[in-house]
Amino acid sequence: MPDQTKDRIVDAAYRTLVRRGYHETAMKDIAAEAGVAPGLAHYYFETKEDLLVAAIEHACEPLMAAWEAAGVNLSGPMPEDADPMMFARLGFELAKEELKSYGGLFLLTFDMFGVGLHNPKIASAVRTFIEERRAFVARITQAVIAGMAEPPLASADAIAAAIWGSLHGIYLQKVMSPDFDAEAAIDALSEMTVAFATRPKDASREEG
Amino acid sequence: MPDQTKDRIVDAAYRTLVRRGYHETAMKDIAAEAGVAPGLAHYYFETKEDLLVAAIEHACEPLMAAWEAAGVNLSGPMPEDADPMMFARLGFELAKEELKSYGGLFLLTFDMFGVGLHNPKIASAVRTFIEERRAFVARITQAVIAGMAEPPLASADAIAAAIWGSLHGIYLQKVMSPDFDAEAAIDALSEMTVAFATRPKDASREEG
DNA sequence: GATCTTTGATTGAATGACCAAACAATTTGG
DNA sequence: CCAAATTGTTTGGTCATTCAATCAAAGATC
Repeated sequence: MPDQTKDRIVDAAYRTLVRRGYHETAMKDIAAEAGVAPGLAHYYFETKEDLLVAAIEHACEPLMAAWEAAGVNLSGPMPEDADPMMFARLGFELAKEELKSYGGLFLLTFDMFGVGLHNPKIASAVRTFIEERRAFVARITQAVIAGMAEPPLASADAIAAAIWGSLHGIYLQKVMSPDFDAEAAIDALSEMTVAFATRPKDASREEG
Repeated sequence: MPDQTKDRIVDAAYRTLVRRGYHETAMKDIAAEAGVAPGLAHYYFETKEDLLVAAIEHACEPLMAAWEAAGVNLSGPMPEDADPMMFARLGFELAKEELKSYGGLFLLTFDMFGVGLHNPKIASAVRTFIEERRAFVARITQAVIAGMAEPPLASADAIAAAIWGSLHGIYLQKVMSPDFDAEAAIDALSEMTVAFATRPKDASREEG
């Protein structure tokens, strides 16, 4: 029962935080949603910050599982034999799916980003969150670059930062304006990056 | 004196909100920073939300002026005769400058985004903020597309959403991690978009 | 097997602090 | 003299966290 209770609190925290936002939800709201006394939330989680981080980490699990199910190893290296461009295209497709299925998680994540701007504990969680995902994009980017006829001037890390940033920015626009066509924006990003990665060798243009 | 006082409050609000964040600064903090009684802030601004919006709008003015000074008309159409690619490159350069000179403004803007996730009045301000900037990028994009040998499948709006999103995402990474190399990321974005815009006509690749 | 003991889980009320907004009173300037 | 500007307090409510007290169940002791 104790483990179940902790999970019930985390689930309740996720639902309540998504619905009302971090600063607008009280600990007792979460406890009430979990059907539990206010003090018990603090028995399992020292602070509200810890509960926010736990709720996001818990909610990320099915999303991570979806990537693994699609054959993508999130933390390991790229498979040597596979076509890296295929991973890039797959990544953009999965990004579109995520937005449809995990809108609440994105909302909560952006809330966490906002809190992290002036809260050291959350800021550290945000940095880890960003770095993990950017590193993942960078691994794909690195593999793609290795196969390019005309390698880019920019480093894989810089390109990955721009690509992850674009996805984040597109997600934000979607969260703020549900009518925004995020799929079209991701398709545009995909078109640009794929065209860049497959451009023929032709040094007749300057850059830099 | 009355107008001066209002400005003093807005300036104080900007400084205090940047330093401590929206939820962590009290009206009386802003009033104290402005050297004014707590009630006076509410005399000029009905709510804290209004003060946040006013502080950001006020802080954006010099930034807008910098764009105008660089010869860019923010709300009007592109000049017919000029090279649109030049505007695109200039835009990326100015974006890099902004990040160096207006870091506090970006921080406050992101704070506003966070608040806007669950606050209708701020949400409306955020949508306006995003749409204005995305529309500006879209105008440049539209002009660039008109000169492309191989026009893109994606619409100018979708491409603009991806590009503005990328800039936003890069700014976020910089705000959260001051060691992050935002200039390299913007250069990477610039390299990708410029290469895409200047690619030769060659329909030997599929895209979908 | 019956009673005592310990431990962790859980409760709900109390604490101590904070704050946005409202307001009545005072001052200033024209 | 009046209206706008300004003050500083009050109001009415919020909330994270603490804490003393209960409870249930598992051991321990006899």
